[in-house]
Amino acid sequence: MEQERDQDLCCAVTQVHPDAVERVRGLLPRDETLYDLAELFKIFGDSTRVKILYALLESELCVCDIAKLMDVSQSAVSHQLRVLKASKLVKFRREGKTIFYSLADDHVVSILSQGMEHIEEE
Amino acid sequence: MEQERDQDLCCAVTQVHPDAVERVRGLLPRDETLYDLAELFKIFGDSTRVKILYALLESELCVCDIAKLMDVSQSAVSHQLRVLKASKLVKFRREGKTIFYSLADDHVVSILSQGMEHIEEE
DNA sequence: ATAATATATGAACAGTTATTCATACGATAA
DNA sequence: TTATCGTATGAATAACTGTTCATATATTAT
Repeated sequence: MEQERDQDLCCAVTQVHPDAVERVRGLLPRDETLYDLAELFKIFGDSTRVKILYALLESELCVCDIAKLMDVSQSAVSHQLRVLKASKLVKFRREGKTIFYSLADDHVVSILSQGMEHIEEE
Repeated sequence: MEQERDQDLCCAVTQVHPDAVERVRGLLPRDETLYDLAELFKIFGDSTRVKILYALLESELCVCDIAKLMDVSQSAVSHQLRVLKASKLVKFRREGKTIFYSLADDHVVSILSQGMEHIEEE
């Protein structure tokens, strides 16, 4: 007799650990939450943005400063600041024609620190 | 007279804040470090991987368990576990044909927690 | 040996994303 | 007003990434 295809016959039913699976299923955050969490980390997953965040960690800076500092075009910086703004990771204030950006809150610092600890070890 | 193009004339030299830029430049981590950090966060920036990590946070699980739990193909899970393994975020042990995965260290938990705090606020 | 099962992996395709370029917007100064 | 400067943004392109499919590997059982 043919094995039934299509469905997830990744392994025989007998071998799996349904108790553990069920228990964990009940403990997992909602899919939407996990999706949002991934979206947040995606922001940190770009070296340009990480560098911007590290720079702002030291000092409030205008778009132009950031571009000079990083040797990246003003446009690229602006685009990335837009992303960071949308995720509420940075805030800004206007002073004439200049706009100064700074970190929005301490979670940014914590997240960066934890990540740094991981890559620095070993 | 023509303005010189090509270079980053994102803003006139007089308007920028060279003191702040220079100070921050000296304080920034090395480019390579920032790149590695972004690479790490990139791993967390995918909902499938985040979900796997959250599942492993509760219990050691085999590939098949994870696939069933998440309703994702075994192949997709395997591919992602490969990524997580490469970044030393998960470890594994073999038991016959089955391979059990678990979290590699506590940084994973810290990073996830900090991210979760950020999205839960407001 | 062969078969069956759990996992891994290469190739291909679709979807996403970061940069560049050109241009627009907004504020200040003349 | 017009000009200038700092910033923002839409479109286009190139590079990257996650899934699927097919298949390979590794372990155990017969």
